[in-house]
Amino acid sequence: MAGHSNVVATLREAGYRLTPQRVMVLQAITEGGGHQTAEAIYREVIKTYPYLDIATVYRILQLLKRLHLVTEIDLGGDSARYEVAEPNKHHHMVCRECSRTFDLSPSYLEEFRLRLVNEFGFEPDLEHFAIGGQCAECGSA
Amino acid sequence: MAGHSNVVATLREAGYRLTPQRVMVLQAITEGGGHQTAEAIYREVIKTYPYLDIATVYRILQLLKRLHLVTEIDLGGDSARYEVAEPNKHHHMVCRECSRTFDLSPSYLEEFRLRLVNEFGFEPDLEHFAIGGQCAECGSA
DNA sequence: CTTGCTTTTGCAAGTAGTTGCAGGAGCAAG
DNA sequence: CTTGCTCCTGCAACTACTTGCAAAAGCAAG
Repeated sequence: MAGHSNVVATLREAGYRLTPQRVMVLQAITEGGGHQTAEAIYREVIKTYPYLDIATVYRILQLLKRLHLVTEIDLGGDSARYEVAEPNKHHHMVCRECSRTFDLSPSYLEEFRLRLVNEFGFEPDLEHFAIGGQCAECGSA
Repeated sequence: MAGHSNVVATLREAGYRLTPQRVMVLQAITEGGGHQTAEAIYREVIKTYPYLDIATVYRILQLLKRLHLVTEIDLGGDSARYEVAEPNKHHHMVCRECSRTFDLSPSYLEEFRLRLVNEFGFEPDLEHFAIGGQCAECGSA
């Protein structure tokens, strides 16, 4: 949990407060590990603080996303998932058949990103990049 | 509008019926041009057929999407948009600041796709690919 | 044309997520 | 310690979209 002081600093510098709700949501994400839904985070926190509202969870997640402290994996389909942002983060390939997710190193996208920047001046938002498709196993079946 | 017989054939071959509702939704998408929201399509159709339900519009759009007759541009943010699928279709870059969309030729993604297929056996779903980011104009400002 | 099967629709209720608003709480200045 | 400002939260209403269900409509025999 060495990252906590970092989180506090990032929040304070941006002029935000470290409220109990924010601490608890952050704790739920870190301790829960992996990719979690907003609902799961909510259910975890209300075990110790039942007055929390799900809207607050979404607002906190938006805030943490904006500060690059958590990343959102969307995929349109079902509910979005959240995880703590790692400095050397990975992206996701999500199988449309079996719903399994596979990690994708940022280097695979770097090439693509550079072309967009150089040829169009368009800086793609790759913080929370996830792509759907069909994995090897489901494709060969 | 030479594409209509094509649509009929595709539907019939897959065992679907060409109902009045489907004709009207399809007509609204083609005639409306550009990228349209489900709401806009719905509002257009109920001018001539007021009994149509918005749920039916969404179901028809899902169907047409599955048959690759229309493509969906999602971007998570606001409501999704739909357009008729072109055989030699383009993708989209959407600016997070000004919301303008820019076309992106499929060739830019082909390289990326090949790497995923070759190295992971993962076939990405690039039918309706759209990526957010910041456009040249908003970036330089 | 009737019986039977499947598709499709309209309605209504449900889900994920957002937003407007009023009240509570922290901080800063007097 | 009070006044004032801003931030943040809880509540409730709302948006975009989906889903369950029963009835309507199409098609295919008999």
